Amino acid sequence: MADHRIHEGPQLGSVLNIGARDDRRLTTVGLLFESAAGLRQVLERRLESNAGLSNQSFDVLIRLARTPGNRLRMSELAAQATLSPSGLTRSVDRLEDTGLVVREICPEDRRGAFAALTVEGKAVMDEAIPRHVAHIDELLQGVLTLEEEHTLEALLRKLRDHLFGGEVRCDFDPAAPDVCPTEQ
Amino acid sequence: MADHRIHEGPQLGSVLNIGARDDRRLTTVGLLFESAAGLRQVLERRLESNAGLSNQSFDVLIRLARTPGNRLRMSELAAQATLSPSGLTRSVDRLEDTGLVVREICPEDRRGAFAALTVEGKAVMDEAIPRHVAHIDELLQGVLTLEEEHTLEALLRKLRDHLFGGEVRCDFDPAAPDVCPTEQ
DNA sequence: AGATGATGGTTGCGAACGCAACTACCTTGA
DNA sequence: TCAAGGTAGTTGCGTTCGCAACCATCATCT
Repeated sequence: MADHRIHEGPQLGSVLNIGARDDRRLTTVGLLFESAAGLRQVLERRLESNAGLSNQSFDVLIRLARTPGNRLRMSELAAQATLSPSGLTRSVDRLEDTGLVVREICPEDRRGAFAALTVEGKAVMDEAIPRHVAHIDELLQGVLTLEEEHTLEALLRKLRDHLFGGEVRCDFDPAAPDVCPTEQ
Repeated sequence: MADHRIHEGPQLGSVLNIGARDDRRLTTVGLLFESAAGLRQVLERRLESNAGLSNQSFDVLIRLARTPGNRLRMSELAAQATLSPSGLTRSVDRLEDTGLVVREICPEDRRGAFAALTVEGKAVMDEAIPRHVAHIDELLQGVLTLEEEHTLEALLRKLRDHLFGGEVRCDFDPAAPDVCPTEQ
């Protein structure tokens, strides 16, 4: 059927014959993936041992913790967590099982549901977030200068906003408006 | 058992009372995750329809395609792809099933194995890489200036190198030495 | 040589995800 | 008011992943 012989050279194949500008972009994308994967890996371990939370659960929880009222529509939460609707359903299922979150029916639209932090969930996050922040702080200590960090943040924000097509996304910037734009 | 009442306010809870510097870092980490997730999502779709490859498979394949001899030790490949040993085993299993890769036993160490690109795999990548690069190019067009792109790349590289503890990692920088440091 | 520990890779298993199909509800328009 | 189409969320199913246990081979030490 297919030719399964092993490809032997040339040592520098045609793969390398692409424009330098494009290649830099490919490199940058690769670096972005690797940085995120590496960071996720490290943070995941610490989160697991500190609060028994996966990175994914923590991401959902912190978005609830940082929303006034500590509740968010399922669809909004899914978008913020970059998760499919079904993925968020299961995630909230798990969080409900552990008692950190409850579902509320939405009065104005009975199809909809809110995910809301329980008092226990709030307590867990009040404990977990400072630890997590301290861990990040420790992890990033001395890597970038303050100015470099700001630059990186600005560039990433520009990139993210472009990728998500200009739709407003809630990030955890305390300088940003307090109300997370659920609609509009 | 646990208290499952829903937490109601205060609207700006203690979660926000952390240092501004730390908070910026939390934001930056969030942006990094979101950018990577968003980028992965977009690229995945195109890769799927163009070459029938998942982002993950493509990542493995491109590292083989860009290594002289088009072969790499399993462990090295796992590290480069930020994948667990078992994860890489399955990935290579799948690629072997589709005929893009074969395993070779390592003569010097009979425990070890190489993953090697087949001629078909090489052909697929020779076709897929330029398309992928073009897609990235199209996606990133006009988002950042050339200087900003270089800055972002440099900052991400610094971050990645720090996260991986100084171990040498192969990235796709054509300005880097041609030989991907498999050992040392 | 033979035992002991380390290393490279694979397998069993459970957890998490996305897609597609589905249900329930809302909205629009005749 | 009723039908038709859209939207919010959930469920079935297949895929992928990491962890821990495992096997085979190498390296070291006696």
